[in-house]
Amino acid sequence: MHQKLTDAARQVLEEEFHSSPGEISWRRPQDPTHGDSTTVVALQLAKTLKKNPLEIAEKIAAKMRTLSDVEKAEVAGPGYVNIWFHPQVLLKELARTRTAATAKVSRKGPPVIMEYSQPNIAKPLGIHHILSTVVGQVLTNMHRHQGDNVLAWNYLGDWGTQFGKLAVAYKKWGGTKPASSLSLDELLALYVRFHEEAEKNEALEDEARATFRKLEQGDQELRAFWSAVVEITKKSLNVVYERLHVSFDLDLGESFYEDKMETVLEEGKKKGVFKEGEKGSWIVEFPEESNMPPYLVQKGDGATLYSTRDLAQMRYRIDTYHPQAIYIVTDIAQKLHFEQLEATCKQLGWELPTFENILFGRMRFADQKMSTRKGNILKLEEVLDEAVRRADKMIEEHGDAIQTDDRPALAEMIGTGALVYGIVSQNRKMDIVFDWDRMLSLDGNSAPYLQYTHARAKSVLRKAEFNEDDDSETPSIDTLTEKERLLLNTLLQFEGVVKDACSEHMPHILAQYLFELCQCYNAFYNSEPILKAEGEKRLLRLRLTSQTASVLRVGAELLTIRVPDRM
RNA sequence: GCGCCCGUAGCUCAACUGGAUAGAGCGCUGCCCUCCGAAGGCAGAGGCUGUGAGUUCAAAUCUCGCCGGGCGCACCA
Repeated sequence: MHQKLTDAARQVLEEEFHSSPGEISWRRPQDPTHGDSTTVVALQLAKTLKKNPLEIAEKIAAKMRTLSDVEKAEVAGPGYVNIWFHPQVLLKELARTRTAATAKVSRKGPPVIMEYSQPNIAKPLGIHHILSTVVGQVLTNMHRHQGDNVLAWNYLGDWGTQFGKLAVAYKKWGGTKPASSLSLDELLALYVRFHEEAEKNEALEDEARATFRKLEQGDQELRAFWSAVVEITKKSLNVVYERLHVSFDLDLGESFYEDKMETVLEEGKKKGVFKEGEKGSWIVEFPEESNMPPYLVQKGDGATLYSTRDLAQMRYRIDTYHPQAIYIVTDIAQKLHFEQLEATCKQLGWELPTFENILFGRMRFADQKMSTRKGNILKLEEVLDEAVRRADKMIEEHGDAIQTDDRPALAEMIGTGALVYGIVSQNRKMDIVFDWDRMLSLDGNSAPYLQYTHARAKSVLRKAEFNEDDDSETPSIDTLTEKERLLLNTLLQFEGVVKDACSEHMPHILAQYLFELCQCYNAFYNSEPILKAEGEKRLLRLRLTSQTASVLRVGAELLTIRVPDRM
């Protein structure tokens, strides 16, 4: 649609001004009365051409008026060129949105590895895990929607001294219950008790370290305990993941790299990239101008640490999957670590695929920080339950107006949706202070608004007995009302919005868009009769309604949110 | 001390990457269901975009300096 405009504009600029600009970009004006599309190219070129921007703009606009697609072209303000398309052109373009919202793309090419969630074994998911988990899943969904072959990877924290602590606590205070029958809550209680006791008895820490060493050396009894705990945790994690519509292709955790670190350490030392630091440790140093402190890759006692594992993991991922990209979704506190990791890989001479640490802000409570060790963890599952409770209460308040025949399912959909929407609708880099009412908002710019609008559109379509799969005939319309035009233009943006949200790894771009779409639709709905319209007008309005519904459904699903047909 | 992120309406957040009068939601005021779902819509009040300079035809956006908040800076991950 815009290619013709660009070509024509380019032609004018060459003929009249002997100029060939690199790129001519069209954008949607924020004020709908400024047309369907606008460009600032005249303003940008005015200086180099030493011409009045209005003169350039007028020449371009004059050319635009000669194009058959263009209904109207105006020059406005200091030199904007505003374009109105013929309704038929806009309507034909709607096919693209339809494709973007319905097409099943085939996924091919080297994989994109998306690492997210990263829970610790033996601990329930806390509310703070929702950030990495949901953002990662949304990015996975969006990349898949764009045709990428994504490998969704849950990197489990399933190894380390913390495990020795748990084993010690189980032995001392675990009672007679077999490990495999313990609940996650019981495991957490043991972990918390360990830290309480350790404050009085420092020897416990040593015992924990020694116990972990025994596990590493292959102690059978400990190994069995470890396996049992891993299983308990995974089972319990999956319950929450399912509620969030989150799933992974792989969950290879830290333990998986135990036997893969030695070769990396050897390589680094041999290449002189790893240098001896204090107390027999091994470090990587970076050039002064990089402003990065040294990176510890092996402890003084010879033990490895997370940096060692991440190096081994990088090597493994590259060798095994030959990915085109590796994305790791973590909170901002880990930024330096991943910068050092990347720089170290480069020093080692490794060829890296596209690598990005996708950062999000920190979540905290108004009064205190979250600490699993002290047990003051707010479990994600508890928050989900509370969200569902609130949703159910709201359903209750609507009384007879409720149309669903499965109230618990609806409450689940609305409650989880509300929590998730709160996360994905804001810029991921922002810190979040946890607040029940804010996190679980059910009114205004929130999940139920999307869900309601979808249900409302579906209701209209049902009453019209409209066949949504039939798009054979384009309504022959030559005028659009203001509301129709605005809704149509908004629908046309879907494809580009998903692309932007995906390439910038910003879910809130999509969430914001869906919210705006709902506003447009509801405004349209309130001022234009649909079922009572006649002939081509009715077809047009039903088509717009149908497209709105499918964009909302697909868009919400990309955000891991489900929308009902009735509510 | 050094480095990174953030600062926009009373509150929570947007602003298409430098473009037109900075927009939404919540809260506040007032309207709209004998028309398709009022979980909705319409209208109103509310801003020196933390602050001072600079670059530009054009700055919330880019540069530099301050102020406030968060985070990181070798044996946790």
